[in-house]
Amino acid sequence: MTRDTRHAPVERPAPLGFQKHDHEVCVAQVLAATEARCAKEGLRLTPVRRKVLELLLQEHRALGAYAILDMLREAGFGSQPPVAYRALDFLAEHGFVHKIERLNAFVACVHPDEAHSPAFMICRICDSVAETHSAPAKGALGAVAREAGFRIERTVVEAEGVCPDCADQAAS
Amino acid sequence: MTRDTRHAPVERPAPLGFQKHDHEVCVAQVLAATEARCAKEGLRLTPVRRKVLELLLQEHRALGAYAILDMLREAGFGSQPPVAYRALDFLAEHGFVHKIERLNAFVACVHPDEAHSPAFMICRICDSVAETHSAPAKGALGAVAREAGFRIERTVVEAEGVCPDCADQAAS
DNA sequence: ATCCTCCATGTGATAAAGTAACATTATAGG
DNA sequence: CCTATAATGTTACTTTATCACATGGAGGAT
Repeated sequence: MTRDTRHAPVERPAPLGFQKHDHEVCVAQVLAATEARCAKEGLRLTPVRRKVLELLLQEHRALGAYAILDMLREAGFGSQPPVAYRALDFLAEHGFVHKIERLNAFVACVHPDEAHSPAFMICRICDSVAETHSAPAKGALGAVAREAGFRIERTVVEAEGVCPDCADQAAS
Repeated sequence: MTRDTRHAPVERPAPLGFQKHDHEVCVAQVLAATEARCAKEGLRLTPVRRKVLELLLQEHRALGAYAILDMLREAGFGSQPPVAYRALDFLAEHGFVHKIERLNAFVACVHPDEAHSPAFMICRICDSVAETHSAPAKGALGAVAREAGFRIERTVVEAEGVCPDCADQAAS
């Protein structure tokens, strides 16, 4: 059993923005944007890498590496951990997916174009994840860091709580 | 081999605030404050729990659960993972230690009195960790969350970068 | 004091997450 | 076409974390 089935209290956890949207279009758009950026920067979006990104986009939630690995196996790819981790490393390195440290899991990035430091809202009930934007290095944290002589290169910002859907369910 | 020896480029990684200080006093003070709070709230700071906190305070850096476990064994406590994890769970639940998600490791809290949402600066060279304060839920992230209907209960804020000491070494 | 209950600890086993090392295959560039 | 490089496949293993169940110890009720 993998993390994604841990609570399973909702039939299909609300997607990335806790909002309804045309998912097919959404997936296609992000894939296209990703391909465009790879072409532009000479990155190789190989079959495994593309498949992993597709899976994450289609699921639209955080998946553990081993959940992804299972899906890769079904799709006929290699089924040993490094296959998944290498694809994830590549995708994460270039900002196409993000790792959710709190969950040891990965989500597809919803705007692979712009450089950004992401922040996440993670529902502790259904594990759904919404990505938003943050710039903690520019605020109080940045000031503290500068004063201490610490050079910030990257930030992890993850808010844990209860998503609207699960709050509604609890209320009813 | 445990995480704490991974790079070991510095003899003794700079302590929690990247600053020199009288460590004996510091440890004693935090321990006293912790005991006071436990007494007040009826929490049981049992031998293992106290030992784990002491170890983390003395080391003054992030330690993995298994590094702690090794030290517990040497101190004559049980040596199976649950021993360490249970003590850490207790301490973390009450804010006496914090988990550094990025490192899968734990640090003692430097101000166990006040309720607070901590933020960390993590040196990617020497793995030293400095705790500071953050309130991301009050800023832009809080606004986004409110708008989305997401209730934030807890936040993880971890800045990764290079600490002053390692920056100096690289420069020289 | 005795019993009871609850919580904490000890222990064995196992699951989940991640990495190292090396052989093999594909790809782009000369 | 050949070669250098990058990507994949696979074996084996390490590190991190949890489950399940037995044992022990502190405190309250009688």
